[in-house]
Parts: sequence; C-alpha cells; structure tokens
Amino acid sequence: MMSSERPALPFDAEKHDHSQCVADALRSAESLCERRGARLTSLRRRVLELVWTSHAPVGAYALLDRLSHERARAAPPTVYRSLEFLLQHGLIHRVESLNAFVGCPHPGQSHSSQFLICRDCGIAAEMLDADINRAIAERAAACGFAVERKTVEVRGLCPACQTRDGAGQP
Amino acid sequence: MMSSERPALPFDAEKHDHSQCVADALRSAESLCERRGARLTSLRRRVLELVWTSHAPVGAYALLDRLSHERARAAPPTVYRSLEFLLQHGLIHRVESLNAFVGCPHPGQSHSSQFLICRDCGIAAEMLDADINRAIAERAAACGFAVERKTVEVRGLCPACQTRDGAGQP
DNA sequence: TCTTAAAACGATATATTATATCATTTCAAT
DNA sequence: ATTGAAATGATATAATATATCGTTTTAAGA
Repeated sequence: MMSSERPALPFDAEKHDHSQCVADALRSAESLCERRGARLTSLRRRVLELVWTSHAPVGAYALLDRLSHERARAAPPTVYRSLEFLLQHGLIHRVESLNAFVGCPHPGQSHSSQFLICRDCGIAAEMLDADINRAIAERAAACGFAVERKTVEVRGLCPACQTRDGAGQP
Repeated sequence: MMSSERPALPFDAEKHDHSQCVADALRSAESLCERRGARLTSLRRRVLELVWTSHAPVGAYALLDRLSHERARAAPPTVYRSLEFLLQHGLIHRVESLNAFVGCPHPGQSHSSQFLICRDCGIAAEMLDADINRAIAERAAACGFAVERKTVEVRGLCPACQTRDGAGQP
C-alpha cells in the first residue's frame, strides 16, 4: 500500500471510448442507487447523462439549456435539485473553481479526490493521490484542524494541449 | 530545505493582535506597490483594509455594503475592480469554495498556498506547505500535466471551534 | 385496491455573484 | 498647461443559485 492509484486520465481525447464511459457511469449509478434505496428517477438519470456528455465540467445553466430541448418545463430548480441528489450520492463532483459539475468515474466509495483541469480543452481529470491526501492530512493534524472536506483543483495544460499549443497552429 | 514554513495561524482568535495584522498588511501593500510602481489608490487601500477586517473570507457584496457607508457612489464594479487589482498584486486571495476574498499575510513572494477554512467561525488560515506542493507537483508531472495554478482549500473545524462544539453549549 | 404520507417535481419569484460598456475624472509625464 | 493613460463613476445586464408553495408521483400500509 505505497501510493496512489492510477486510473486512466481522460486527456487522451481521441483514444478513449467515451460512450463506454457514459454507459459505465450510468450502470454504476443504477446499481449504487438500487443498493441504497435511492431513487434514480428518469430526470436524475438524464441529468447525470448530460453531465457525462464530456469530461469537461459543465455549468448548471448549460445543463438546463440541453434539458430544455427535451423537457418544456425545465427550470433552474429542476437542474439544481437533480445535481444535489447526484452530489449527495457521489455520482458527480462540483468543481469549485469553475462553478461546474463533472461525473465521478468511481462513485460509491467515499473518497477525497483531486482534479487536473486543462484551461485549453476544459477537461478535468479526477485523481486519487494518496501522497497528496496524506500531506494535507498531516499538515491539518499538525495544526489541530479537523478536516471534513478537501478541495484540490489544479489548473494548467494537459499533455495533448501542450503539444497543440507548443508545436501546433500559430 | 526540508519542509514547510510555520506562520502563526489566525485561529487563536483572542490571542492575536488583529490591528497589528491589518497595520502590517497595509504597510506591506504600500511598500510592495511602491516598489512595483503600482498605484495603491485610496479606494484600493480601503478595500484591502476592509478585506482585512477579519481572517474570515468576505464576499464582494459584503465589501460593497461596508464601502457604501463611506462612498455614496460605490457600485459592484467599484469593488470588483479593486479586488482585481489586489489579486493581481497578490495582496489578497480568492477562496474558490466560498466565492470570497481574504488578505494574504505574505504578499510579494509569489506562492502557492493552501487554506484551512473553519466552517464554524469562518476563519481561513493560509499555509505554505512544501510537502503538499511537492505531492501535487509530482503527481501532475507524472501525468504530463503543466501546472499553472493550484487551489487547495480544506474545510473543517479549527481547534477553538472543536472545543466549543464538543464541550461547549448543547 | 384504496388511502395516505413522503418524495419528487412544476412553477414562479428572487437572491447572489460577476461582468460589459461608456462617460467622466484623476494623474503623471511631458 | 497639455495630454494620454489609468482609474473611477454610472448604468445595465449576465451568470449562478436558492426560497417557496402548489401539484404530481410513488411506495407502503390499511
């Protein structure tokens, strides 16, 4: 148990099978909600699916726009209530520095994760880094601070976008 | 160069001389701006002073309220423009998870800091922890991610508020 | 099956945070 | 003194989020 799991990051945009991501996410959500007796209604399921449209965090009002095409009477609370449910069950995360939401690739396990967020393509990769968590926990403990939630969001350029920016089009 | 500086945290509310904090902050700001040829106007100076009213991050509209008592024609842009200046010069930080602003106790040196934020008293303590920064840098590097900014915000209970909650009033 | 209480959702209003834009004033360097 | 740039005033509006109350749906028990 040394360090850090290594889930594949979603930055390799062309390579990964995104419809598979979405399908996995929806299946996990269904089984998790069933196990918990939580009601993944069709609205909530659809909002989750919309969040998973891409790996870039999406704002509540962008979700509302998309939802409006399907549901005539969608309003802000429609979306925010679904988002709240999804957050409570760990099916999505809120990205504080963007006021936006992104799907969680490993729901169920309560976890404290970190995000690498590309300023160019917008993709946010979730990581579970034991060293980062340990460093934070140790420092907080040394301060006598009782940790409840951790927000770690790293902004920068993903590998693909570094290439594009550096060598690519002027 | 082992690890971590140790500035006194502001959680010991009664103990620290807050007027001294404010005075220090304003003096640092003045000398820093002078060195840089940046104009710390009376408005900007006053906004900085208002941010430093406490160690709890304060929202832009709370600042606007206070400012309105003194400046009849203060409007949102009045505050936001001053905040932008203060941010650019590292005199304050934005706390993303609160949409609020807090004074920086060691401006001038560009730094990547972390916050311990008490959910009870609201105080945000800024830390410079080399281990946390190293852990994040190492993980990002391993992912090929080029870091530009780091947001680390830890929510929980400060020592004083743990005491109050645990033993204090029911 | 019918009843019913809770949960979810619809509908409307409004709060909170932030920015765009253009006019006017202030400031420092000529 | 003149002037161009920076700062501020003034107004409007965008973007994000929540409060509240009425209606519908749902699951569980009578």
